Amino acid sequence: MSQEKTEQIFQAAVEIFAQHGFERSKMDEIARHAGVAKGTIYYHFKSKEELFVALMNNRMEKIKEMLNRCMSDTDDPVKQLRNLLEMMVTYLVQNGTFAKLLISEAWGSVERQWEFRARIRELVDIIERVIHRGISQERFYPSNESDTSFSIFGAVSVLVLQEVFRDPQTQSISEERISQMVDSIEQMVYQGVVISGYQE
Amino acid sequence: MSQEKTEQIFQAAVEIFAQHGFERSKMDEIARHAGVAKGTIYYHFKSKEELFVALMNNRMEKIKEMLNRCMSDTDDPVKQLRNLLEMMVTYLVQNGTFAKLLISEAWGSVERQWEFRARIRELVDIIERVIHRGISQERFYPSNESDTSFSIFGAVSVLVLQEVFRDPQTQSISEERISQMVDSIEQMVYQGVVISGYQE
Amino acid sequence: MSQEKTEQIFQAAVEIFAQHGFERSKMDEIARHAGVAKGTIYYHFKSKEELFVALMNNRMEKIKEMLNRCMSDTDDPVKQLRNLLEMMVTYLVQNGTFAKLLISEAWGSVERQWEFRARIRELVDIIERVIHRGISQERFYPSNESDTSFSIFGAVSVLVLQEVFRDPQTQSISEERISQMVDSIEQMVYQGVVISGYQE
Amino acid sequence: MSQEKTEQIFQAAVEIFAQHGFERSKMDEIARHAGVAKGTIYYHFKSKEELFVALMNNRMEKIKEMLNRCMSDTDDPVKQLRNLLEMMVTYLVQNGTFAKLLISEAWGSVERQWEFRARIRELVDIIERVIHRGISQERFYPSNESDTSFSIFGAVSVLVLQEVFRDPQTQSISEERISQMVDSIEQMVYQGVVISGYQE
DNA sequence: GATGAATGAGGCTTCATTCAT
DNA sequence: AATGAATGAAGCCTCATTCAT
Repeated sequence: MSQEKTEQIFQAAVEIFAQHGFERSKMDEIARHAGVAKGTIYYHFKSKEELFVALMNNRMEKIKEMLNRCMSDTDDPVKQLRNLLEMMVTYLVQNGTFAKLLISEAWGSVERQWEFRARIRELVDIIERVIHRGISQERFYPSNESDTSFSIFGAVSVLVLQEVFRDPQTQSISEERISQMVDSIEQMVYQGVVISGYQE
Repeated sequence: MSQEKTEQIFQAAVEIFAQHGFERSKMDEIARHAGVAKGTIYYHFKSKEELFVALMNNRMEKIKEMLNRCMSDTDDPVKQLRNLLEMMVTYLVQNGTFAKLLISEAWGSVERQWEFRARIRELVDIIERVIHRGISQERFYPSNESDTSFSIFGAVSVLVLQEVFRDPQTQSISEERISQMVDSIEQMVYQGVVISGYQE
Repeated sequence: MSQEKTEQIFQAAVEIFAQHGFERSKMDEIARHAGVAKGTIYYHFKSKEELFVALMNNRMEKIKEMLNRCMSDTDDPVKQLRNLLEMMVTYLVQNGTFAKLLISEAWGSVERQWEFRARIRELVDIIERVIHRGISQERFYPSNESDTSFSIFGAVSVLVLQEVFRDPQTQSISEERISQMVDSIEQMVYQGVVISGYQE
Repeated sequence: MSQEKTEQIFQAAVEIFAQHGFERSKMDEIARHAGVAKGTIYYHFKSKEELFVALMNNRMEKIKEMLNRCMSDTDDPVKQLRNLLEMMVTYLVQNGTFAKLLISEAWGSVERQWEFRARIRELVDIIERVIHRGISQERFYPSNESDTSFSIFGAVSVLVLQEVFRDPQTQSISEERISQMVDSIEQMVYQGVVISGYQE
């Protein structure tokens, strides 16, 4: 059935694309990895570019659903932000290969970066909505909501990627380490680093 | 004189590499941009790869010097961190082209990523040293120093890159906008986003 | 079918390589000569070098078979040597293009010469075995078998190549001329040039 | 003085050319080997081609003189042939690098081969003249003089080259081994390999 | 006379894409 | 639906040659 082959190809593609980046990834290698003939990829996707875009669309839906779902438990922005941070870290760790792809191509060649920045913007928007409500409800300090959201996104993604790709072999990051990273981020995002009394 | 040509080539190279990424950048275009013949590049650098590496080495020295210098004014970690944040934002804005290159290749193809992650680590180390002293002097909350440093680096770099490449034409970001970004970051890093009383 | 294209390419390759030598032969020209696209060669052979090596292997088998076969008629070393000389001259004349390639590259650039010398050694070995048996059976004068074999090989190959490439157009050497060359070689190899009585 | 530089360049050139063949030899390497700047070669020779031709002319004179000189001792063709064989083997061993160049280029690319074959022809002519007089004086068996001369030349050159380049390091071939090779060749050329009584 | 930085035409190789089966 | 042999445009790199000093 067609659906199967397509998913086979997607799975091979994320790995290869994430490993080498778009340009260095070869259709030959993706085909071999997927266990199909090169022609088969072209039967399902018009071009390398289109395969890539379809792949991103497919994977993006999942992460957005997941992030939105994790906020439905509660209406408290503080808790929602905490959930969000936890979920992002967890997702990025578990799908490091896709995460890396997302980030690297976003700052990659000008030809594809708009598409990716738009996608990243979608994720940041989810954060921003929480921040916005937090400020409205006077639970968060007033601030430039957009800047803050990007900063949080940056902090999370760079920290996690750094960890995920610290060692090429180690794909396994312990639950414990994940908690630790969430804590580090939370501490900074929630209370900052500077001990208040001393400020100024 | 040789030094001149080399710098000409470097300047052309940062732009082209940052615009298209390593793979899509063509030696032809770099040569044209630099106003030299293609062979001239190969007279000075053994390969595209080597040009790239030499370029990164050359540009990294400058930013490291700059960051180290901006901390020599004072011994107060709080002030040093502030200086660092200001300087990083300013530098990244002014050299967005190099900054983007650094970030994008760090998460790019495995072939070059180790080199780049090592370089990013050097920058993060500068932050980490300040954090470390801040904690030792009980000016900063105790925390995982390394994680915090990476988070700060991530927050700054993603925020700035997002701004710099928001619009391909606009290379000019106002002084005012820079201050605003520094403030956003500082606010988050110094006091966090959550109003303390409400926490938990 | 794949076998066909490969043989097409081989045939074009012997000619072009023999005409210009390895270095001056252009893949473009080989492709054009073979009536295939340049990429097709690279689909079947990893590189120019590999095409060359594969070609030599392919052609060497044929000549070795032929030489071995021509000795199976008889056990008389004198007759075997005569057959060998005849066959070598005939083969070299008919496949002058390959013969030339073999000889020229054997003394060509160090990079490939070992491979070729090893191949020539295989041919010389066939001669040497006959010489050896001839001496054992007291039909040939005792001598340094290896030296003698190389000398015979040198005499045959240089004489024939000289004839084949005397005139670039004339690819046709008459049966008669072939006999004559075989006779010249045989006379020298069998009885020497000096009239015995006069010797010293 | 100009003469010095020219000879320096010649010496570097024979080595490099003999090692890699004409095509793979780089002017850069010749210059470095000669201890002069690349431009200097072009000051003395119009092109790589011209350097090559000049080099061959220069070295050919020496060998022809030598061969002609070694026959002036005696009028006996048998002795002259013996001298010739000895001298050729000795020369080829001592100037293996030039010898190899001569042979390899003679069967090399069609572009230069005519020039080289003409040169080889000059050497063979020296042999042929001896053969001719030997036959006239009824000291040698009547035969195709030209074929016999080429065969002798082929036997000598292939045997010696094989020996010289048997091992890349060993440039030193003992006096003894030289005598042995001369003997092997002489035996074959003078009396042949087949014991007369048995012939047919 | 001598130098070596600069040049650019030319060659090898890669790889996305096509298409006949 | 699937295949994989064939294609050729495009890019990296080499290296003989030039020329200003």
